[in-house]
Amino acid sequence: MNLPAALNLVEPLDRQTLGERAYARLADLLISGRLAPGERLSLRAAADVLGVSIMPVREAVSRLVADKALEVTPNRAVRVPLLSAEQFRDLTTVRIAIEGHAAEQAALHRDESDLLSIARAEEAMRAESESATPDLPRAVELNKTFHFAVYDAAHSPILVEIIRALWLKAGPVINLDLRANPERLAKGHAIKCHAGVRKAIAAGKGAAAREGIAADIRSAADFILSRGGLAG
Amino acid sequence: MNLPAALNLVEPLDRQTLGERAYARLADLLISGRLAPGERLSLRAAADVLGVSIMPVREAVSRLVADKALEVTPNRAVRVPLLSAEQFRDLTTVRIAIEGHAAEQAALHRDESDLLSIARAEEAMRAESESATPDLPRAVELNKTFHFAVYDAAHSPILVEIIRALWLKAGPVINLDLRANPERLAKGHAIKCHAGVRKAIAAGKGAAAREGIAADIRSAADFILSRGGLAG
DNA sequence: TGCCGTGATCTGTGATCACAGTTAGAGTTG
DNA sequence: CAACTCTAACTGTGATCACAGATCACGGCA
Repeated sequence: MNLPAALNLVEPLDRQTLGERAYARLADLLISGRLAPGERLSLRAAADVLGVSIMPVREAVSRLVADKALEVTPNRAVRVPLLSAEQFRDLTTVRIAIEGHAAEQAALHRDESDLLSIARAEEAMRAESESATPDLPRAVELNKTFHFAVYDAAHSPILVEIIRALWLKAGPVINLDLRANPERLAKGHAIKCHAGVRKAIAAGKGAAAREGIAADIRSAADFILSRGGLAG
Repeated sequence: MNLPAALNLVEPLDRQTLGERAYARLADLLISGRLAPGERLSLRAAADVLGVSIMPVREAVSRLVADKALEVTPNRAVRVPLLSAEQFRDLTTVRIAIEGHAAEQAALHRDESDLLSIARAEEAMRAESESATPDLPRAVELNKTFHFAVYDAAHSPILVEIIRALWLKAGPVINLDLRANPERLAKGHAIKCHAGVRKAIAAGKGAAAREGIAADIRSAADFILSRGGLAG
């Protein structure tokens, strides 16, 4: 194998399949709440929008169905699941346990670069939400960035993957609601939680980090539940 | 809607798609370790064996790939992932945290029928593993039954689903190894752990239940790691 | 003898077609 | 005017075909 030296620099170009790209697009729609619970999704319509045949969409949807981020009803219709209050409570409980655990691990295993990205993410989100004209979709995105900066600091790819799947389920409920009630952002509860989490992780205080994340999740969930818009 | 009364009894027959059945079959192969890490799986070959076209297999495989229970290599080959020692340690750590948590919740929320199925599952596995001629595949199955009897008692469908996904990843490593080393079963460490877990759950001692499950998982994982057969 | 090009055969991916079941709406009937 | 019926369009599922890329064995060249 004596190659021209220049070839040692080329990285293998990422051959992302259309199915993967379709998955990424749909997952983003769900996680950011642009697909509402109960909303139906036609394979062919989605394929038209994405400019591909239905095959890549089928693959993407079957993945999301496996994650229970979408469901196909007995009548053969794909839609975003409608969570009952009980299911939403279960989801919230599990999120508090697992994301709280991840935050605790982050406090124990973070390195300097983790602290940096967490601090940057927190700062970016605070700036956006304290802005005179907050951009809601951007705030949602920044919130996600902050949370995953924390979870990434646990250095457990499997844990992060599990949490991503949880967000896929919670996204439609949480973020759809946030869009309908932007005033909640201004109250700044999330901002305070985030600041607390950042400090706890920087100080290596696992229990405090866990509590901070738990409070953040719980407060958003309580707000949703209090509005009572969930399916029976 | 005036139906003959008899029709009120018929349950909607489960219109299980071929894709779902293919998924169930493949998932079972993985969880019980009959598919070895690194082993390749051809869509067309699998379709032939299952007696269907490749379409249902494609759906099943794309789900399993989404769960990271299978992977498709850059060379377009589907195979069971080869875990590095580090990845396996990560998986084990996460399993201890999450399955331990589930056991703790089970101790707090179990009802009488949960205790019954846990006791039955424990008894069945002990009988099998203390038998003069233990049936290994059956022991693997009974071990799974016991663990999920415990996790079901937490009454959190989402948690159970997450754990099922973890077993999909761990199954090939753990159970393949168990098949190669049946003498480990005879040592009865798992049996002792299970008895402890059952008692802890019956007594409502969450911490003890967590520790019991953790010990069970850790001991199996340590054994695997000590044999050093994992990929670099 | 050792190496490299070459082609047959395999891989997963994507498109297209066929089908049964559902849904929505127009048309008809009471 | 309401309720029912029927049809036309649409649903996901499955099969089949087409294709680019990878693998591997065979054969020719050095």
